Amino acid sequence: MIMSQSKKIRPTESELEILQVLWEHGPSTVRFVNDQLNEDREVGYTTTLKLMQIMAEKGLAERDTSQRTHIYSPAVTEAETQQNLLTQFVDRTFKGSAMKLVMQALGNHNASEAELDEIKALIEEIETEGRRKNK
Amino acid sequence: MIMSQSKKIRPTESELEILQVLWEHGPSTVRFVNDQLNEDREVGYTTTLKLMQIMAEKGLAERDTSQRTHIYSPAVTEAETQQNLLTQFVDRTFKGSAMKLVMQALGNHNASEAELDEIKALIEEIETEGRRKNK
DNA sequence: AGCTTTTTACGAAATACTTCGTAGACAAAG
DNA sequence: CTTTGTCTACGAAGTATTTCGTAAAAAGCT
Repeated sequence: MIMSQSKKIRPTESELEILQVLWEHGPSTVRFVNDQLNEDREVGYTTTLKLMQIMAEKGLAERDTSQRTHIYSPAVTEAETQQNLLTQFVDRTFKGSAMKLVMQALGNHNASEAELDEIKALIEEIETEGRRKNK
Repeated sequence: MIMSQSKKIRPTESELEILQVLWEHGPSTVRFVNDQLNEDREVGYTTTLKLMQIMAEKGLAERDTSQRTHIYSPAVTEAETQQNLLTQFVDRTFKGSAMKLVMQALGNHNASEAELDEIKALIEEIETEGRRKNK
């Protein structure tokens, strides 16, 4: 199995906001990211710049500096980042019980019929998988 | 509907660790909580004391100061705290989609057959509830 | 060319959170 | 009574994160 990242990906809250923009829109300039963030809340341009520079240092983002205006790309995928944050969150808040988390999330959410069906399908899949592997 | 807490409950990571002890063991002294924490990692006594004092100020805990050794009790329930943290986490990490979170949590399954059955039962319940309300 | 705007770099202030040292009160033990 | 230990209070240092001001370089404009 290829491990593209040996270290744990742990973006801070602000870094995560920026990653969301990069994941959604792809490679972007600081200006663009800052504009996106400012649709939700006021953030100074240099604040965003600094954060993105730090993210590049940390390896959360990569940047193309061949032009005067640098282009930043996410260096981690959304799925792996979510997985890491989720694991950490479950450990902290639900003492490691992913099931408790699922129950709580399901219980308090207005899930549509379609969504519930989706989950049921997934459960089916997991169960089948389990039997096949004789787990 | 009675709102026991108008403000959002947002314990920090350290505060959450302490709350876990209080939820599990009920009203406790600083000494007891500190001993519990030290089973996992080294923490100074005054560190725990300070945190618990802050928690009392913030309203996360209550304390009985009638004796020299104060007794601290949780002032928030485990369920409501988990719910608040969960909502916040889903917003941040899954852009508000609880379903994505559930799918991801389930997908990384170490779920046992029994746990999956539990979830299926919960889904059944939600679906029945939904039909009853003709939602 | 001269002025304005945009961008990066740098550093430091501001904020949030965690940790601990020290002091004083009180209690327990000898 | 004196010594030793435990507890609270307080403040401040340490660390992580966020925010921004300023400067210099590059680009755009008139």
